[in-house]
Amino acid sequence: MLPPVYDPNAVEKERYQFWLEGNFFRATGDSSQAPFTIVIPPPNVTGSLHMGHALNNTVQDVLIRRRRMQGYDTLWLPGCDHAGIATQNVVEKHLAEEGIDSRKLGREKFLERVWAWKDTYHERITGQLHRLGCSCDWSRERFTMDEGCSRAVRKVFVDLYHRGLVYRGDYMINWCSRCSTALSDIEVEHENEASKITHIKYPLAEGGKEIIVATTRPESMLGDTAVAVHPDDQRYRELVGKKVILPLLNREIPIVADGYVDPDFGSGAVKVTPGHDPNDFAIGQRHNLDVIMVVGEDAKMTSAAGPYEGMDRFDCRNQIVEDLKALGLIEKIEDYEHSIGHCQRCDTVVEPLISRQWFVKMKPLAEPALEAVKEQHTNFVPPRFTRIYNDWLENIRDWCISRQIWWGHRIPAWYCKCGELIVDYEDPASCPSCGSSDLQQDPDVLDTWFSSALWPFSTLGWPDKTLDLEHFYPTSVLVTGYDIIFFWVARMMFMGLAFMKDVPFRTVYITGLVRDALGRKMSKSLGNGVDPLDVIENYGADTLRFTLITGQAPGNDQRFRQESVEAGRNFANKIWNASRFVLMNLGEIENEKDQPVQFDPEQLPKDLNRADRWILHRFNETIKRVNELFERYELGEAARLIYEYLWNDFCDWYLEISKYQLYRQGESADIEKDRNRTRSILVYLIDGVMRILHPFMPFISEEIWQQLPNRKEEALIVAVWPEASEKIHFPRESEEMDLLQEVVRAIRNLRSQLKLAPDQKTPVIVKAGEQSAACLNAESHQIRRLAAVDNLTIDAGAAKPEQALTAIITEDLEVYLPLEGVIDFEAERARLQKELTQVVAEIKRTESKLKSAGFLKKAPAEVVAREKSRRDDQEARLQKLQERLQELN
RNA sequence: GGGGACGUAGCUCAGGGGGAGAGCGCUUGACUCACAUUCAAGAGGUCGGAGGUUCGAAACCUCUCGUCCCCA
Repeated sequence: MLPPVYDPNAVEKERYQFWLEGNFFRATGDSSQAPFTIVIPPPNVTGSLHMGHALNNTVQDVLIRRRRMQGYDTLWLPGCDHAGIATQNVVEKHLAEEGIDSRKLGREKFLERVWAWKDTYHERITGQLHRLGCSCDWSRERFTMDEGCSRAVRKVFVDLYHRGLVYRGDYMINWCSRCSTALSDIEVEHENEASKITHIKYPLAEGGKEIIVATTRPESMLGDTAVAVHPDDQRYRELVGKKVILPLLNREIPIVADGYVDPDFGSGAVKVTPGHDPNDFAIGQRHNLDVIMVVGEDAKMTSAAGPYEGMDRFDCRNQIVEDLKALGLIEKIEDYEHSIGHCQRCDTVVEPLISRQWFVKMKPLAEPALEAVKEQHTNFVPPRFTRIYNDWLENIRDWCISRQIWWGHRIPAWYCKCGELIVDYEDPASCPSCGSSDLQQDPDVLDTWFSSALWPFSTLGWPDKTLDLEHFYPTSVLVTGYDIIFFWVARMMFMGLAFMKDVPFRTVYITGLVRDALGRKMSKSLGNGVDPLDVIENYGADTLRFTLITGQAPGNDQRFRQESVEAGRNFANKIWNASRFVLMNLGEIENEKDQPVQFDPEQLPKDLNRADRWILHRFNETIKRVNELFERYELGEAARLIYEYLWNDFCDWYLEISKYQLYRQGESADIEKDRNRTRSILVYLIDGVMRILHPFMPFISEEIWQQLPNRKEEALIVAVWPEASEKIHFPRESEEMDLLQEVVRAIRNLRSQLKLAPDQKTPVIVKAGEQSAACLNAESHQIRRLAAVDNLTIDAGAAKPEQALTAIITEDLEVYLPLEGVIDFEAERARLQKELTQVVAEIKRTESKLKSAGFLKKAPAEVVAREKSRRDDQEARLQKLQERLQELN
């Protein structure tokens, strides 16, 4: 027998093992079966999974598990990302703690350490995905730096090079001096910071006047090669073409006119530092200005900085201001807030500088990617993210892909002393130009995202023409956060289109961030992160999954709160106990023939009672809605719906109702038949709800399902997914049950007014119209049970007793609870008075609608009819309420 | 500067042109033979503000205020 409290720890690990051993996660690759594919957003091997991963992977597993049950050949392809800079950084830090300097260790030895790190964390991540219940096809697991992915990277790089879309050159890039590598534009995070803006006087070479320029980076003046003004600016018109003397270095630099300058900002003149500012670089190119680098890759001033050589860039800034002050060349210094770029991985202030790097030419690649989304070959859920994607691709700049680190895919380019550059699919033995075998491979590696961009096809075997690639590409859905639409989604799109001639996925499902209870981002520095594994240990993976899914609406952030987890835990326990009840009431099952008769909607038993039909109808409606919600990716709504059905309909009503049939004493054939039918239906309903619950809470559902009788399938994970059926569509019984529920609630309400204990049964008189009375009489045994009534009279002509509490449900439905001498008249009056106020408000609302000619004319007939009947009902109630109040006075 | 999201019950959030919803919290009662991780009953909201569209707006549009995010 099942224990009364669900213990996930006793279930989950074994169940996962059961699925693994059953090979249920493996895609067949059978081309006759419709495929459903998801490639995992590969977690970084930097560390362990956080709550965002838990959400992301739960969503994927929910989608995958449903499709698997629907009979698709489902492939959820798992794997990890080598995460170049991030991993290199953590390993370096880790080594530093051991007192080891990575640079001194040397490339080969260092990489050995990183691989060891990778193995450790890869294993940890895999273990976490197991704990979460992810049904990934582990036989197809990949890593961005495995042999196949590396081959794909190389092929793409070389192909793009031959197509002229990969090139090498000296351009302005973002440099992180801490990581000592170039970064792409999106690896720079801009933050607004309080700073100073310094207004400096640049004297004219011809003497006399001076031009004021403003800067937030005074040290950069050492690299100035011009002052720019707007061509239409009257103030400076005559100065254009003249020269100023750059203070401190006393270099003559020209005044140029350029449309980029905003004449309304500051003095209308700007200093131009082509070596350290992208906009200035552009101005420099237009005017053929010299480029002088004054800040080096080590963030120290270069020899071009003259006397300041060797100083740290920020120290130099202060020194320059001091020196200019001494010369009387500071006009003023003001407080100023502006955006400063930081390295995404280490938060160091990024230095824009000119450097020789590898780039991907973006425009020809971006255009098909834009087109594909425009043509809806790929759709975003929710659609608003389409615009974010479009905006980025429309304004895209070339992608700097070389990184000056060791951990990653080495750039397949070799340099010969003769000047030859060799880019090839195979490592060259000698120079094709001069024959020398003294070739140096480019020491740099590729941006991590270069390999991630190939993930949807490199993992399926590309560049080989594999069956998997044929069968599973394009993938069905990509599930990812909005924070990596640029980094990843867009790049997979253009790479997929460039190399597979088709989009990498049909749908992009965007999840929001999981924040802490206060709405803050979870972060290591704040220490406010919640470890998913802790939650799993304490509450179980099903509860974590349910909490994350129900807290979630596509694209929206959610807060992770303890209370929500407890609600999920309680739900799991409810599921457990509902099932426990059913299993406990099946009687002794010693062999097959003791099992309840299999309930089959296609062959309905003739003796289904009202409650049976009602719950089957409710179940059917739930299936229908859940399926609709799945199609719209409204997973949170779908999960909530199942919760409501199971708790409110099944447990609170049907299960209570079923006790009558199950526990009724007697040996008659009818009683026995009734009991058996109820058992069949209970089993059918538990079986069905476990099916629709399974994607969300796979462990508990499988565990319970395995204990059910009448199982046809091998395991719930591969059992057939339910579809709504016309055969169990019973709207009439559904309405009749509403009536019963209203009566029961009304009686309970009256009872609670008297604070009666459940075992204190009371007599009740129900006055009902003919039809309602017939229905209620047929269910009087249930009403008595559910509302603790001992003497129930239901009659169209029933008279209200002298002293009784009254509930008025509709015109022809009233409930009396007769109790001589115990009525608290004051309380009863207050209750009725309150009800009366509500009724009056409702009448007023409907009345005002029904008085409007426009409403009567233009509103749909059924809406008008509904309002009318409401008004009539409420007016009848009003009258009754007034009568009751009259009696009390 | 451009774009976007959010603002609904004390809290956290769903919902969405035609009678305001859930969970938690709160009040009252109950250890009732599945479950006290429970059951029953109840209190609580002019759906941020102002205009507009409509017969009808909490929902759609515009503006506005507040919070947050992305991009430059």
